Amino acid sequence: MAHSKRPDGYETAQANRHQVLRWLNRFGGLTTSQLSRLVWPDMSSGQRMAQRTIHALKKGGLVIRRQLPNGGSTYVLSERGSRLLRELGVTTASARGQRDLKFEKPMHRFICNEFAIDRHLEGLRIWTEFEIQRQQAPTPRITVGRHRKIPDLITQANDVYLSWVEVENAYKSQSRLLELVTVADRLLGPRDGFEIRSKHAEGFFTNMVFVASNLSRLIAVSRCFSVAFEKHLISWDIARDIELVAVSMTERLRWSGTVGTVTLETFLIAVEQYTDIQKVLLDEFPEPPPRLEDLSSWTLWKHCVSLFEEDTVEELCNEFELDTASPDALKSLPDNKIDCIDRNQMLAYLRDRLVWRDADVGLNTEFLQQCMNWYSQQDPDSSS
DNA sequence: TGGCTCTTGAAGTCGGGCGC
DNA sequence: GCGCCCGACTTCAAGAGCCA
Repeated sequence: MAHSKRPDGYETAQANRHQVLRWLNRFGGLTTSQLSRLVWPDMSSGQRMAQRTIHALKKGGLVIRRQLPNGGSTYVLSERGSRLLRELGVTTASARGQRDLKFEKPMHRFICNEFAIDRHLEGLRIWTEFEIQRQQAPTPRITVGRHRKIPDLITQANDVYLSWVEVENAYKSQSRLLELVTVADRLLGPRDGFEIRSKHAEGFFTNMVFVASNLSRLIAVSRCFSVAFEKHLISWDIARDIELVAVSMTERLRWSGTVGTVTLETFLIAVEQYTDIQKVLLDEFPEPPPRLEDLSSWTLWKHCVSLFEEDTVEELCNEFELDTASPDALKSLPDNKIDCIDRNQMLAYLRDRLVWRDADVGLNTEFLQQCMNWYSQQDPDSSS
């Protein structure tokens, strides 16, 4: 059988199908829009091509469609699709395919995947969350307490410089955030970064990236690091090697890309000038929320209790020296008991958790962008 | 609460171009 | 002529938001 120098349509389609299967194997589930960005990034009809290719693969039983809780669909490898990949020499393809794959935190997974695709399109080498979980990535052995910490995504530039990427989209307790401080110390503490030599790659971890679509999470991370710097738990120098990235993704998992990027060092310097930021904020939002000090004890307690689902009940009871009670009992605490709680303690508790959150300062993702724009417009020579 | 509109993702159809 | 890629356009369904 004679082969032409240029691939004919059939061969191109076959190559496209194989490429789609390979990406599915690496990401563990992708939508057609994600596949279009990966396989046909420069083509205006890439989305349509991805749909057509997925349709053909589904018809051939090589992929399975999975409905997402937020609407839309994602596609995973079927057993047959996985088998085909193994025949093509992809040893990482699971024998059972990805039919048992669960999408318990689709928002987190989608931000990981979309951010990974962005980095891939920027020319960086990537290891996806799915690959890291399956130990198919150059993951450093960093344990904090009894837990081994693993990143959500790993990227590498110039075949040397590795980045540990954390997607921070949900609330994390202070103790879990502190674990990330330890990771940063281990990773970025060494002068040349953390060296790794694995069968997947060799290089040096030289920076850490925190990605979130919710600004309050980035603020929580920076605050935790700020405290660690103040207590000299880690060196301030690493603040330059930590990046905060605000991204935009809708509830229906529609990706709008990166909203703003800033180093932790820049962000903390900005936070130091918090009153200036607040002044700009007040100009933008003429009706700021009331000051915590002006709220009644009853309202303060309601705010404390509203943090329940995020903090543990025990933590709250310990903080206010209350007998451990059920969440419902704490929510319906009688007024006379609320009056006995130290008001300053409630203020401190709320300041600790709220001052840096959306609720108190009216921050939102758009504001981060405003904030970054505002600071980028400042004349560096004029700042003290 | 129901109807309407808009947005978004998935999929169908058509025609031009290309290689065999 | 056939089979495929590719681009453009269209249709359909589901969800969200708005309004009477």
